[in-house]
Order: sequence, then structure tokens, then C-alpha cells
Amino acid sequence: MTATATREETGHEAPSARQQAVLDAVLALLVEEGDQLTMDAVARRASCSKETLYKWFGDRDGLLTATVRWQASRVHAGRDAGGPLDAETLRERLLDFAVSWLDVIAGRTSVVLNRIAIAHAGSRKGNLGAIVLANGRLAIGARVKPVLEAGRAAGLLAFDDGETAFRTFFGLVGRDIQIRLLLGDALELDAAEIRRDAARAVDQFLALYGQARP
Amino acid sequence: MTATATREETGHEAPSARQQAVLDAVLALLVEEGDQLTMDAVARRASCSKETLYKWFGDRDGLLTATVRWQASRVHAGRDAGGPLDAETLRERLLDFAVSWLDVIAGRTSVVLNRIAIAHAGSRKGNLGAIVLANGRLAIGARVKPVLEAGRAAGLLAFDDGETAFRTFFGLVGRDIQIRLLLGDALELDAAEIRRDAARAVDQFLALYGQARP
DNA sequence: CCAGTACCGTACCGTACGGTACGCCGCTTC
DNA sequence: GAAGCGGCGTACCGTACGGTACGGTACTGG
Repeated sequence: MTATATREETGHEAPSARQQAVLDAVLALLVEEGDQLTMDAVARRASCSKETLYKWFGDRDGLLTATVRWQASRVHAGRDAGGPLDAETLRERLLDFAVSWLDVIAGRTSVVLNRIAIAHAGSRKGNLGAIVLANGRLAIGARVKPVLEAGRAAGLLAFDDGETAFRTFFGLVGRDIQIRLLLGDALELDAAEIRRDAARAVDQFLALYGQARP
Repeated sequence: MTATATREETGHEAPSARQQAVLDAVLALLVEEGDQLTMDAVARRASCSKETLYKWFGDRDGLLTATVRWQASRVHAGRDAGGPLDAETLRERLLDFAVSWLDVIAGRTSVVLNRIAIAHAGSRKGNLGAIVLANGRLAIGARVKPVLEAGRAAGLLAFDDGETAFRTFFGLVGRDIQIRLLLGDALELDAAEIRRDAARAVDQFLALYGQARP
């Protein structure tokens, strides 16, 4: 249930190679220039005409939406290896989620796209925020919760509500990082620090919800 | 160029009553209309002339900055009652922080202002994000950390780094709430749910960092 | 009563940017 | 090689909005 399911869910056909190049140009511009993205700049950067842009994507919002979807499509989930769950595997799986989630939100692209989506949610007609939410917070939730449930089934975790447990995990991992980055804090995380943060979050989560196998 | 004008440029002087009314008009407009705030709309709403707006606040950014500062000035800290700290008092203080923090970030005004600041941080020249950060995340941190330190001094908490401990607290309280609201999620919290959330966060924090008094 | 100040209302200017029109080129197809 | 087409480059249009100018009004001090 990877690429196929995703496409079916969104109901949007994948962009052609040329269109992908355009969307990559948009991403590059967003990362480099901040969010004052103009259609002229996109056309220049992507070496295409504005008319083509409008033909392909409808309007500016359509281009932004396609860009967000495009970026989301490449941050596809990690392995969802099923199988028996012991304490060590559970910890590894959670650590994996925590690391990849921190990698994503600390990335320049994610920050810029979230900024766009948030600004968009401020004005009316914004489904852009919903898209980012669906591919960020909700997607990770949908992937983590089954792991938590499996952990409970294996007697490794104890909780009443999977959603609440996940949200705690989310909070322990993300803490103040995303809001600080969105607000322009210079905070930067290297791979080592991300690993450390993720490990701490997992430890704390297991301290709260873990239980020795009976 | 008078002394008054200079102080206005720096934006550090308290606004007059009339100016406060203008800033309240900006806040109302932001809450009602989303973030497509125009100087014309502000002037109309506040029954003042655009020329006066520019005279008082310099430019659009100055108006926004003054508005953010104005809002920040009214979300002034709770009581910082010193005194002996027992387990119950510590829990109360933390609960207090958690509730008021959730109250703030769940508020329409906070959401809109954060959106503005985040959008602003996306373009260059954005000290607006820094201002919101200073009056939000950093302010609450500066107020909570002494409490945590006091808790440690009283033998009620155990941690190495106060900053890390606070950030965990922050994560447990806020979880995914702020990002979801910023992205336009319809999520709404009534007072009862906020109290429940805050209590859960405090319980979890104490479970992680608390220790019985020796 | 006059001068000065502070401010409102409104008309105005300049520009940036979303969106459109059009001419031209290279590619495919018959 | 003519026809058709997809797409590049550019010129262009309309408008929204930031910022300025200016006339008119109320109030204060002399």
C-alpha cells in the first residue's frame, strides 16, 4: 500500500517528468527565496512559459497544491514490516519513526512548505493546510498507531486510547522544534542530535506507557 | 524628527489609548477576516486615516509589530508566588502553566498572530517571528524553568538540564495542538478538555521527572 | 480671532503580480 | 514538406494594495 494507494487516495494523476521538473523548481525557489514566490520567477527558473504553467496547474493555488503533493509523494513511508514484536523491535520501530519525523520537520523544505500552508490556512479557501496535515501529522499517526496497538497486543505497552498515546509520542518527539523553526529560530539539528533527541523521546514514551511482558 | 518619533520607530513605547484602539481593531480584523489585512481596512475599521496609521506606526510591518507587542503585553504572566514548594504546590504551579498555555495557543488570536509571524518569517527581514517567539515559547520557558529548578532544589524533581526538562514539559502539554490549529484543523478545545489535557501532561511530566522526597 | 496642531476622509500614485494573448520554433505525423 | 501541436519567450492587461498628498474640521493656546 505505497505509491498506488496514495495515488488512489488523492485521486490525482502523477505529474509528467517535465511537470516534476517544474515542481522541483518551485521547491528550489521556495527554499532559496522564502515564500515570495511569483509565477514569473517559477517560469523563469523552470524555463517554461507562464501560459504553460496556467495550462498545467490552473492557477497559483493549483501550482502550490501540486507542489505540496509532489513533495509529499517522495516522503513516502518507511518499511511497515509486520511480524512478531518484542521489546527491542518495538523500541527500534519507534526510534525509526522519531528519527524520520525529526528529519522531515527539521528540513528546510518542510519548514517552507508548512509556512506556505499555514499562511494559506489563514485566508479562506485553504485546503492546502489540510493537505499538509494529511501528509504530515495524520500520515505519521496512521503509521505509528498500528505499531502501538501491536505493542499493546504483545503486552509491551499499556494504554486505553491509541490516539492519546500517539499524541503523547508526537509531543515527546517534536516538543518545541517545529514551532521554533516555523517562527524563524536559527535552531539547527545535525544527524547526531536528532538521533539523541529521538532516543530520549522513545525512552520517555516507554517509561510512560511501557510495561514488562507479563 | 522628535524624540517621540524616535521612540515610535523603535516601537518600544506604550501606545496611547487611541493607538490601543487601533491595535485592537487590527486584532479584530485579523480574527474575523483572516490574514488578508489591508491598511485601508484597518483605517476604516478604526475610523482613522491611513496617514495617521503611517505616522504612528511607520509602515505595515510597524503596525503588525506593534499589534503583536500589544497582544503580548496583555498576556502577562501569572503570579510568581515564591515560597516553600511541596509536591502539591509544584503540581498546582505546573498545572497552572499548562492550562494558561493551552488557553493561549488554542485562542483564535494566538493562532492568527502566529500565522502572521510565520508568514513573515518566511520572507526576509522578519523580526516578527522573533517577537512572537520571545513572548510565547521563550517567555513561558523563562517562567517555568525557575519552578522546575525550585522543584529540584526541594528534592521533588530530578533532571540534569532544566532546559531539556522544560522542553519535555512543553511537548507533553502542546503535543500536536498548535501545528494542527495553525494548519486550519477544526480542532476545538473547551475549558474542560483543556483542564483534562493539562492534568494529563502534568501527571506524565511528574511520572518522568518526579521523585519522592527523600 | 488667528495660528498651530492633530487628525479624519478621500482622492491619488506607483508598482508588483496574477492571469492572458500572441508570435515563433521544433517536433511529430502523414 | 505541409499541417498541426505542444511549448517557450515576451509583451501586455487589470487590479489590489502600500504609501502619499491634500482639503476640511475640531480643539487649544495666545
